[in-house]
Amino acid sequence: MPYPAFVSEVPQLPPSLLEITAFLMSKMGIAGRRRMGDRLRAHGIGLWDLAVLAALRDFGPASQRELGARLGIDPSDLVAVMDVLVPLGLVERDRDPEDRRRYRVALSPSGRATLEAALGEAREVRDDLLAALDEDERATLHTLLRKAYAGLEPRARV
Amino acid sequence: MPYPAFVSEVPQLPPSLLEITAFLMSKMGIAGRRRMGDRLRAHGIGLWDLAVLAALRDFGPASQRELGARLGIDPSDLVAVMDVLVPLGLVERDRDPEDRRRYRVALSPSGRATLEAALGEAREVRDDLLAALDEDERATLHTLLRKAYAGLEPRARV
DNA sequence: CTTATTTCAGCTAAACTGAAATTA
DNA sequence: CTAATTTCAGTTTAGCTGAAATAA
Repeated sequence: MPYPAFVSEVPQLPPSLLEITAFLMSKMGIAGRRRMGDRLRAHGIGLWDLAVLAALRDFGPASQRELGARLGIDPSDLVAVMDVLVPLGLVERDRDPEDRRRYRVALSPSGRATLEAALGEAREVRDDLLAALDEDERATLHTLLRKAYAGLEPRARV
Repeated sequence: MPYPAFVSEVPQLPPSLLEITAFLMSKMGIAGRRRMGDRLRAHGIGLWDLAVLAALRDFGPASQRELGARLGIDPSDLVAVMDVLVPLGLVERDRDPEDRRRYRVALSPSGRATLEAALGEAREVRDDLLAALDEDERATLHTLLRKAYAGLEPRARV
């Protein structure tokens, strides 16, 4: 056998890469997105849809342009999001009577229920992703991530 | 003005989402990938290319299939990686004399130098991403991420 | 006439799928 | 013959660009 045999199925990552904090965050972030995406699919929605539902609950009704600006979604991509949320009845969409160029998008009762369910899924995903950490460690990790995120150069692409 | 005016250019994310650890990791991970990708472009390589260089240094020469298995890259995508690294002279690639189906890929001296430079970029990206954290907090964050990553279900897609 | 909002058509990059060519 | 390695061709998805249609 010319080269070391593979003893495991898991990627045995190079130590050099495991020293890179950004690499670990990226790997964990991708793992989280995949798990959340898999779970949300059962509710018929995607990650952006969840973000829109959350924004509508936290900030109230908004135009598509406002939603895009708040969430960092390109306005053209919000069309696809609405094509999911409107037929499912998770949001109500009317023309803004004061400016008929805009839609006024609002959370519906079933949208609120779906949001609650999705946030519950998010807690389960966290418990899965952070299974190796105890409660204090999870809280510390979350606090540090929030602090770091809040400190990102505000004008920079995230 | 029908809806609250936008006071900032930055996405003001919904608090509901900021409570989701996986969401924060994903956002930070994407920010890190973007910054690393931008910097590596100046060296003529991409993120996967860096991972391959690191694997070759940490584990020694390997076949493309082995590299793919270690790093979680599909073997067919390793073709494109080699199309970058070989012409740049960052790796040397010969047929394995013991099994001529395989290549034997090895780090070249200039590949090692490029790897060192890229790891230096990674440290600068970390300092940028974690600007809001002090040294102790950065170390804690890194330790927690490593522990969580190491605890991920070994057979799961990450 | 200019500007804002929504929408559409298309483009690029990343990750994956399936299969062919070569060698064992 | 079957199986492993590399390679190629094509699909999908996310995110982005540019411009048209409607309204202000």
